[in-house]
Amino acid sequence: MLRLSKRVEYGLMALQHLAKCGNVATTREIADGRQIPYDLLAKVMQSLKRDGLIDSYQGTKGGYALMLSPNAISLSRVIGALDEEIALTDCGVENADHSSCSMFDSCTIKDPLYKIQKRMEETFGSVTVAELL
Amino acid sequence: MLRLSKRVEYGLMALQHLAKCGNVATTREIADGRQIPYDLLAKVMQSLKRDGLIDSYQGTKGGYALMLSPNAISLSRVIGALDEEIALTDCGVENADHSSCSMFDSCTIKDPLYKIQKRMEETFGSVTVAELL
DNA sequence: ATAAGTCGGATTTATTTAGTCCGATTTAGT
DNA sequence: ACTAAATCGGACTAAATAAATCCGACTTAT
Repeated sequence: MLRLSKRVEYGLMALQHLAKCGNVATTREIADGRQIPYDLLAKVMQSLKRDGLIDSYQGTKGGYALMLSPNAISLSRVIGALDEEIALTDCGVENADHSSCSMFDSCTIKDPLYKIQKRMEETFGSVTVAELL
Repeated sequence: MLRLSKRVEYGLMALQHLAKCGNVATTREIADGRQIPYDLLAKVMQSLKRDGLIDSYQGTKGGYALMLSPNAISLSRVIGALDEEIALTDCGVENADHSSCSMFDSCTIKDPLYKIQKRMEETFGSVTVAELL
């Protein structure tokens, strides 16, 4: 419960690797020695690229490099780039269609839980990949 | 991601109900009108009982009642009573056997994540069912 | 006796997450 | 031109987790 997904774990490791090595690194390079499944990491890298956290270079000698300074990449941003969200409940998801919960209007626990969620968001927003170095 | 389980949601609703009504309430009574599956809630109640958060009375006219004051029941305690834990990663679980992660010693993201987890624990420890009323 | 409860194990179903597979495209080096 | 090493991206499968259900036993007020 309350676990980070493997995608986020792998994404953080990859960003950390890129921050450390300073320039271009390949998916293979990052996956090796870390026991990260190559195909899965490849997907994660594409997501990070799509969100503009990293830049990609195709072809031989290609790979990925950071586009932002490590201290400009918050954990929240990484989670968002990987299409995940910080939400304690289904109804706590931003832009959630509340019709999915028939009890939405009468629910008496969602507000306090939402407050906790907001606190969590602050925490995840204040930690950057610079802290991972 | 980072969701509370239904068990915890239901547990909080039940505790809130007991806190509000003041005395004994049955599982059926709590489940009704809230669209909580009876059998599932029954299990949750048993767990809360086992942990000493609530007291049970068997037989006709039986049911459950709070054993502690609402402000003495933290969200952390509820989560613990339901055999779940606040942990961002597998290795962040208290008393986890770190052999389950072959990368434990070389992992370079677990420490910062553990710090965030500790902050979350504080948050969940500071909110009580009194806040749900 | 009976009905309304709690108790608790076993099992099934559904959902989510993790991981795999495959073919296409890009590009540096030979 | 060819090849090898990359990124790209869709589809699929497998594994793990969470949610829900089922059933029989025990307890007790009426």
